Amino acid sequence: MKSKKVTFADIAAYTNFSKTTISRYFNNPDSLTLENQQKIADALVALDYKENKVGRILASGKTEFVGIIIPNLYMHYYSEMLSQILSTYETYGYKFLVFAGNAKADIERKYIEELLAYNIEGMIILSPTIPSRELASYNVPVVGIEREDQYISSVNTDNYMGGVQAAGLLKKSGCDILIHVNGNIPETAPASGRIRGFVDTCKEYHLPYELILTHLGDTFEENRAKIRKVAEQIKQKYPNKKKGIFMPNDTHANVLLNLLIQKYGKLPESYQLIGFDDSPISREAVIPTSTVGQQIPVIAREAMKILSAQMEERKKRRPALPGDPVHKIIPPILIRRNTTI
Amino acid sequence: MKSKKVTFADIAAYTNFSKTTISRYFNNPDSLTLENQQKIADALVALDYKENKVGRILASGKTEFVGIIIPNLYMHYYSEMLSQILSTYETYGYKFLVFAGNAKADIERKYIEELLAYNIEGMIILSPTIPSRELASYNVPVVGIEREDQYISSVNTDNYMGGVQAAGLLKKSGCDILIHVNGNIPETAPASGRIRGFVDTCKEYHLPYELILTHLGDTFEENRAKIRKVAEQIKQKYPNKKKGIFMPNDTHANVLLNLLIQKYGKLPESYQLIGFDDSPISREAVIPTSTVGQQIPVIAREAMKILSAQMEERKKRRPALPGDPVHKIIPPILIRRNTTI
DNA sequence: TTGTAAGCGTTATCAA
DNA sequence: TTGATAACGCTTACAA
Repeated sequence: MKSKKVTFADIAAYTNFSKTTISRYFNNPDSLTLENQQKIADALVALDYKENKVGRILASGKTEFVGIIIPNLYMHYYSEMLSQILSTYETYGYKFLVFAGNAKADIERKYIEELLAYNIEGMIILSPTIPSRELASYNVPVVGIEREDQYISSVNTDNYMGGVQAAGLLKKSGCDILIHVNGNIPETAPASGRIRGFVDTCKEYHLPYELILTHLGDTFEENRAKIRKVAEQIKQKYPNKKKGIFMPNDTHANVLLNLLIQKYGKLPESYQLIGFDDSPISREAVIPTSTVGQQIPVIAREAMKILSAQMEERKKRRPALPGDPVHKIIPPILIRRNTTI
Repeated sequence: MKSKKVTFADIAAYTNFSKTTISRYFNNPDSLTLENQQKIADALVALDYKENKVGRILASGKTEFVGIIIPNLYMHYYSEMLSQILSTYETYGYKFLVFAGNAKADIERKYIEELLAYNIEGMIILSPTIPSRELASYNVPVVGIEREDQYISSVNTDNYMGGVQAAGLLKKSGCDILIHVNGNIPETAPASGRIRGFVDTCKEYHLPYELILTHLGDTFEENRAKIRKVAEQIKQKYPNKKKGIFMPNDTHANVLLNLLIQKYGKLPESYQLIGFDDSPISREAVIPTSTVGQQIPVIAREAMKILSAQMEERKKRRPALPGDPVHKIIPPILIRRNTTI
């Protein structure tokens, strides 16, 4: 059982070719006669050869590894993104070494060191923790997704347009007052664009609006407590108005929706609700919830496209200089369900 | 910028030691004098050495890679399990190569071949696709989670006890009829234990019960349509009875809950509901839903514990024979929320 | 405590 | 079309 692994040397001995020829059989078979190709093919079967990529990596320097640093997997947005990135294996053949970073910079740095030690060819970073300037300094192709991206390539949702779409839908729904609830998002985060898009749209159409920017808590229970307060506050402030509320994501939209349903047994007509992300909860909620959908499969695909282009470039004999970071913007898709007209 | 990587040879030249001594500095520093340790430490800084694990792998055969084959990441159960497995990096130091298998045996086989080509030291398999007998034949330590496990080690939830707990809670809630809805689960799948636990409990206490075993569809929309029918059927059949319904998982429990809420504006007192998994939806539902919780962190930890033991054993000079597969059973935790008394 | 030399399984470079 | 030989970066006997 503990049989030694079969190597090129064994195949070479068996077939009376050199190791070089065996290598060529795999990398450039056309340079062998058909007859000899067959001989080797037979030997592979006879000896039950299994390829060993470690030797190849060492000799060639190409690992076909891509590192991924993702903040967590309990948020659907991230797990879905990871899933879509993994699925690009079929297209590009890169293997993924995945780390879930705990938003602690030191730990994430350690992960990156480890990835680099395995000669990864590139990285995809979803975690916002480490500044793009530092990421760029590692001298490995990097693509960021929905994070600060001044010094690295990136793919982001068009958050501004998302804000515009949300406000637009609430406007159509005939709301008297538009409200956007969100956390304290740093200016550099792409997500901050939603706020600007929302505000600009309200201003453009002279719609009364209010921004409620406050930290909504780190656990579901905190979220609920906080959102309950916010809801109460809104109710007090706009008692006889039709309220259009744009929540920062579908999870939070669902919390608000459930609070209203628990209170009124249905969604009162004076409330219009829209979330963000198109995560499953928006579809599976008591009342399927309108949302601004992020095109996660497209984002993942574009990220790998950019990354693989940069990785391929580096493999050339005379690689072009890195050049400026590429920033790709993916439009969101407005999804109308039953919490808006 | 394209500076050659610093190697042990460079450090050796710089310090006038041999490569061996440099290697020892990393692997067995105590065998050097403190003074020489310091010399080398200084050289590492001076030369800005970055470790390269590929050479080490080739020389030692130890990759510290573990392969994971997971069916998908859109089901919370899987993404949470993956997350917990990844987090064991802090404990064991193994890196994870992740593939999301599409439940297609041929594709998963290809993934396994690829993993083997990188000399992974072990595998964790969550996908039910490939028979354990075949997995065992790869001669690499394998641990399965919630899948058929005759020939491999495994960690599973005590599904039988889960069924017992669910039935027990519905009994306490004073239901006249206990109903368990589920798909057509193969006998070999650990999850089938839930059905047996449920039935045995009903029989033991002479409780009227019904099993509704039918495929619930592959998409959320199919689920909803199917569950709507099932709900209608239950309503017709037991019009004046208090019905205790045990759903196969929290997603399906939530669908049923929402159908009832949409119809009645609340959960009628003649319905008691319990799900399975303790996934976020059970907590975030309009009415927080009772459920049988799987201890995912514990399962993940145990899986890595078993796997790492087997991997370590193999590294010994005279490894013990593989021995029989280990099967670890983790008890579920009954979580009472607001859909049962 | 330190060094020498032979690998580990491929690929790359010449030469034939 | 094929082969000999030297890498690739590290570990591991065996020696000193």
